[in-house]
Amino acid sequence: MTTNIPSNNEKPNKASGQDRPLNFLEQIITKDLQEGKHSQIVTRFPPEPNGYLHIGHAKSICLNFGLAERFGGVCNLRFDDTNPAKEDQEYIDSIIEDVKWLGFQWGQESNAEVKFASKYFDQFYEWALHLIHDNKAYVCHLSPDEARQYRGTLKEPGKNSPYRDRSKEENLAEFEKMRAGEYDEGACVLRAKIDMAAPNINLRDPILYRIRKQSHHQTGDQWCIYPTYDFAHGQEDAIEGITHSICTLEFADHRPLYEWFIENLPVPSQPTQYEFARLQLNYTVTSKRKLKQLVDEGHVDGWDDPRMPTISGMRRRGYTPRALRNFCDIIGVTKSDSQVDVGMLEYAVRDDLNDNAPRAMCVLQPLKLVITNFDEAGDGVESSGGEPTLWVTQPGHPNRPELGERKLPFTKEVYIERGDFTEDTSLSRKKFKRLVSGDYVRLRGAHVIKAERVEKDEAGEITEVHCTLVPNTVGANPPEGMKPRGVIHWVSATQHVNCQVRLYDRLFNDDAPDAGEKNFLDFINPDSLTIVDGAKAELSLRDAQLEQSYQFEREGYFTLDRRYSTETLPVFNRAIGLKDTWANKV
RNA sequence: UGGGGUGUAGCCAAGCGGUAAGGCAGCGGGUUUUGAUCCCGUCAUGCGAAGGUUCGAAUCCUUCCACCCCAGCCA
Repeated sequence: MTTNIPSNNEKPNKASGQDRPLNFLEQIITKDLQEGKHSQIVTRFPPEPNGYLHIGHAKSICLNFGLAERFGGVCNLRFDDTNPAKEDQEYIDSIIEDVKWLGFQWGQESNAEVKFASKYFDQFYEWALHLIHDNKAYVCHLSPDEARQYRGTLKEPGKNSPYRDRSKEENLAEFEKMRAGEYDEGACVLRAKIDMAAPNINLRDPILYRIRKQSHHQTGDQWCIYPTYDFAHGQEDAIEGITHSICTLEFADHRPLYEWFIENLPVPSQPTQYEFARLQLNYTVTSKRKLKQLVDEGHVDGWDDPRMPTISGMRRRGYTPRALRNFCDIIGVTKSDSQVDVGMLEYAVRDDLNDNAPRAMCVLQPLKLVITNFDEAGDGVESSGGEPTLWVTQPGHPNRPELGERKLPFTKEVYIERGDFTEDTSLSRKKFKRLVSGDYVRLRGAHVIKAERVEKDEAGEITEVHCTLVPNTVGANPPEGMKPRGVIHWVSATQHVNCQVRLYDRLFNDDAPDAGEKNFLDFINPDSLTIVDGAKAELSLRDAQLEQSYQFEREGYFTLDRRYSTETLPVFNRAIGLKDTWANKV
């Protein structure tokens, strides 16, 4: 009678990506493999540990790990931790957790270690010396302000730094002083000597090392100079034997620099950089700064608030790794800026949950229904527990018999959804397929019933609906003339689980909350969270497990909240409602 | 004429000189003890625009237009 299913009892991933056309990166890799450029591909997912991962990172993770999986290669998880000022161990832990949860494995073996850019700091330092020896790098004492002026503008060339032509010996000595901590932050930097007139600003003597007198989460106080992204990234890739270094579009301008280092340094391999368009979702904000603001200012409950587009938030909400991976697969990978409709994400979640979530019944807004002729319920009625109960059977899943069955206690008094009853007899059968005074409806899995009369309180609100059941209609159609309007869900008024239900809606009610001059906070949806107390769930939900989703029939997909659930009061988060085509027509 | 990138349906996205795949959304219908799922059908004489090459162009050439990214000692 339990509805729990083992985690390996899932329908196979629909969108495994095997029968769709190859994206441009897959085409490149296929060619590289065919031509023998590489015998095995190596990719990497290189987050900076300065925030929580979100849906956009999921796309990158699925891309990099997915490519390795598909082509029999390897993908590293590498922290690009070159800026101690912004990073923290907390983020490293959460990132590792998120990647694991998505179901990916880094490295060659199952126990492979996570990589860190900071592990290569000694090597980077050696390579910096190498460039100085080759007269391709120099220590520059221009202030940040002066450096900006020397750099020129987008349309005008820059001019050479006065420190550009120092001798090799002087540069070596100055760089040593930088490393030894003899200069303050900002006093000087090590720069590559490339071309101050280059139309690509990244080539105008870019900075290789800057001074940061901060202790680093991995290397402690070992260094006070840290390599920049540009000087570190390609070399990290080369050290790890990365074959295809995949990053987002805004780094395309850095590629010539990436290649310059690879060509001018004795690196152990020759990685190539490719760029793809980062994910943009409408009705969603994915800038780390803005997500942090939502958390810090208390607009949400934390990084894992179920309304957040963070991986941990979506996880808590009840989205599954399969849904996220399928989503990443169906949106594709290209170089064109695009804004994906969140509807696609919601589709991926529904699609997965429909296949895999066991069914259950839960009444959110209870209305008591008294079955006056319950004694005619049939032969199976038991009274062992003191109360006459008919145990009816329902499948765990309508299309997947292997998911077993549930037994539900059907009793004289049950709860139905307040919205599933009306006294308005003028509503046609087509317009209202629920319970109407004097008409018939089926209680899912149980009898067809007829609403006979209602009881109301002083305020005129309906407190009870009295009805009669049609005998012998469990698993059978009623006699002629008693055709039910529809099927509604119910829960025994005496044998159920009290719970709280949290309904979520989009966090923003504007499709581009942070576009242009807009302030995204102005578009926070005031109805993004609705807390429903006093919901009544079927008995089997007493055993609900974390990370297990259930379909509350006719309502949507729900999962236990890891934060607010207690021993006595489970809290269910609605991941997403059922598709409701009817709502569009009324 | 700074440099780089991108334009195929409401939203994604195939297409790689041979006559516009697929998915999401929508619309119409069928099945259904979930207004769900599932199934069937429908949805670009048109590929940012204009010229040109060709028997044939979304694909090649020319010009133009629009949008995105770059002037952190962030990544």
